[in-house]
Amino acid sequence: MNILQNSEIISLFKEHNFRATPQRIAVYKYLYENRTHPDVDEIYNAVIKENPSFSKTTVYNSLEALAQEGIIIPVRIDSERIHYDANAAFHGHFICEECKHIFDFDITEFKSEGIDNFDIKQKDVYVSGLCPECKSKKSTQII
Amino acid sequence: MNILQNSEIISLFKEHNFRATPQRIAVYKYLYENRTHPDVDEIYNAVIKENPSFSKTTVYNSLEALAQEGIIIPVRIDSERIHYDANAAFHGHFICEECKHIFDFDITEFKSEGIDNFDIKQKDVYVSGLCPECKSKKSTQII
DNA sequence: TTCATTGCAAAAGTTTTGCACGTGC
DNA sequence: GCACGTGCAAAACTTTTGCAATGAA
Repeated sequence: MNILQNSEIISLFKEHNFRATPQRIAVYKYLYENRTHPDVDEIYNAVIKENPSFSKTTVYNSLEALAQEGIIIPVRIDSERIHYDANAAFHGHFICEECKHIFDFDITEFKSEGIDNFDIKQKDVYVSGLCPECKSKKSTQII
Repeated sequence: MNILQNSEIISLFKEHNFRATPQRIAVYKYLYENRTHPDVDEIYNAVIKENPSFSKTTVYNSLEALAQEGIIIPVRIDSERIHYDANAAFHGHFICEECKHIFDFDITEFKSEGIDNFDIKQKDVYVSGLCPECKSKKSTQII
């Protein structure tokens, strides 16, 4: 993943009338550069290394504010915790129930019936099962 | 929604090799007859009326076991709590961010790219926004 | 300067755990 | 009869809240 300049982040935040604090910049930068769909704890542990006074409350605040603005999206595929994705474009998420890795995938066709009169703001597609690696591990496993 | 006989539930559980305790029957029955996607608390408050010794732990256990068997599905559209649906067939869920009601809808076309080698066990489509009623309320609202 | 944001600590919830007791099969 | 499920209470977590201090614009 590309490295992002702080100035680019500040510009992005400005477009959204979003106050550019060092904490928010650090949170967004981490998410942008780490496309592994980290959760609050992982983000907190990463950003605290550069700024030890960073509070977890601020991570919660920053993530919520960024999500509110549509700059990032929350991924609620895992019941245990919320993951975050800096790629806000519409795409699907797959979680492997074995290794817990989250994979992105494209949705090429999608049609629904019954919510035509609804005002749609967000669509999320979550798929779960086994990733190819865990699938083959399981099939060769002797129980 | 139709009324379900206990004997039918017991048969269904037997098919899944699922021990038929009165608590599990009550939980499933409530879900089957109340298609409003209730959460743990709502289910607990409902079933406790008929059996005051019913513990919330058991509601958690029953729901998890039923979901594990694929008899019901957890709906994780609301970040605050998990809702449950007795309709385990593939369909979408819409949540209104205003009134918090969850609506079912059909998905008529769905194609994805990038997870062809994955073993898919569950697909969930969550959409959020405004339902028609709240949409019209909002548009006529004077701020 | 001003007001939104931060950081801390405490509070509020929800979900999980451990274990003795009860019960479906 | 035995393994699995239940119920209670306590523990473990995660997330939220209140508020004084800070700092971005």
